[in-house]
Amino acid sequence: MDASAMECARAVLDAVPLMMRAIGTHMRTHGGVNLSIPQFRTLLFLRQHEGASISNLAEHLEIALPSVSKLIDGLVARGMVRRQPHATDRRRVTLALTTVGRHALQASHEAAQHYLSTVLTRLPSSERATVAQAMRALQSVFAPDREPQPAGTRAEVLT
Amino acid sequence: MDASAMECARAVLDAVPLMMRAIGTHMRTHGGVNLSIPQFRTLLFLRQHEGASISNLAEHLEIALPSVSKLIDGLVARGMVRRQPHATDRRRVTLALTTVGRHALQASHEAAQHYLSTVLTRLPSSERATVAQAMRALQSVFAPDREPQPAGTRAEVLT
DNA sequence: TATTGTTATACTCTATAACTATA
DNA sequence: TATAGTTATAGAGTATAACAATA
Repeated sequence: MDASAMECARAVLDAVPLMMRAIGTHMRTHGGVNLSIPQFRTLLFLRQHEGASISNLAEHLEIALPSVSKLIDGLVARGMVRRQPHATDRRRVTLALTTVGRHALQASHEAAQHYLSTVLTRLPSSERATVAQAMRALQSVFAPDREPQPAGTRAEVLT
Repeated sequence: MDASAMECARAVLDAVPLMMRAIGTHMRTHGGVNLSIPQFRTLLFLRQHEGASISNLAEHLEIALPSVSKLIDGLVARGMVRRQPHATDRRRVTLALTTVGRHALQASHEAAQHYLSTVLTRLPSSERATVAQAMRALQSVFAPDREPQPAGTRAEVLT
C-alpha cells in the first residue's frame, strides 16, 4: 500500500461515480430507448449468449438471482426479452431477445458509442491510449476470476 | 470518432460498471459502517465544506434537489448529519456532520482506502501510474465545467 | 439433498411535478 | 417573480429470507 496506490485509489473514487452517472444519465435520456446500464448490459449479454439462463446472467452481472429475476421482469414487460422453457431441465429458464429487444439494443448501443466516443475525442489520442490501457488493467484486477473472452467477442461489444 | 475512441469507449463501458459495483458492495458490507457511495460522498463533501447547503451538495453530486433532500433524510435518520437554520437566509438549510457522522466517515474511509489500495497493489506500479493518469483525464472530460479544486484539497480526500 | 428460479419484503438512488416559505 | 427546500409519486437497482418446482 504505497503512496502511488493511495493516490490511485483517490483518483478512482473521484472519477468512477462521475462517469457512471454521466453514462447512465445519457443512456436514460438519449437515443429514444431509455435503458438503464444493467438493462443495457443484459441485452448485450443475451445477444452474445443466446439461450442463457437467469443464473448465467447473474454470474455475468455479478448480482443476486432475485435481482436478475426482477431485471428480466422489467425487460419482459417492455417486450424486449422472452422467457422460454429449457429443452431438458424444467427448472431452468432460457432467455431470448425479441425483435424489439434487438432493435432497442442496437439503437441504445449506437447512442452510447456516439456519446462516449464524442466525450473521449476531447482527449488527445495519447491520453486515450492511456485510458484504454488503464481500463483493461482495472478490469483485470476488479474481475480477476473472469475467464478471458474469446477472441473477437469483445471487439463486437460496441460494433 | 476514430477507432481508438471507439476502442476506448468499449473499455470504459466494460470496466466502469464493474468497478462501481465492486466499490459499492465493499462499502456496504465492510468497515462496519455500511454507507452507500452517495452517502459516503456526501459526508466527504460536508467534511470539506462546513456549512454547505442542500443546493451546494446537489451541485457537487450532480443530482436533483429532491434526491439530495432524501439522501440527507437518510443520513439525519442515522444521526450522521444535522440540518441547521441558516444565519441570514431562512430558506436555506445549513448541513453539519455530527460526531457520529465524522466517525462513520473516518471508518468507511479507512476501509475504502484499504480495499482500493489492496486491489490496486495487484498492478505493477507503472500500471498504477497509468490508471491514475487516466482517471485524471477522464475526470476532466466527464466534469469539464467543474472549477479546478484548490491545491491541497484533493490530496485530503482519502487522507 | 442440491439447484433454479420466484415471491415477499425492504432499502437506496434518482427523477419530475407540485407545493411552501422566504427573498 | 425567483430561489431553496420539501412532499408526493414513481420506477429502477439491489439484497436477504422464504418458498416452489425440479433434478
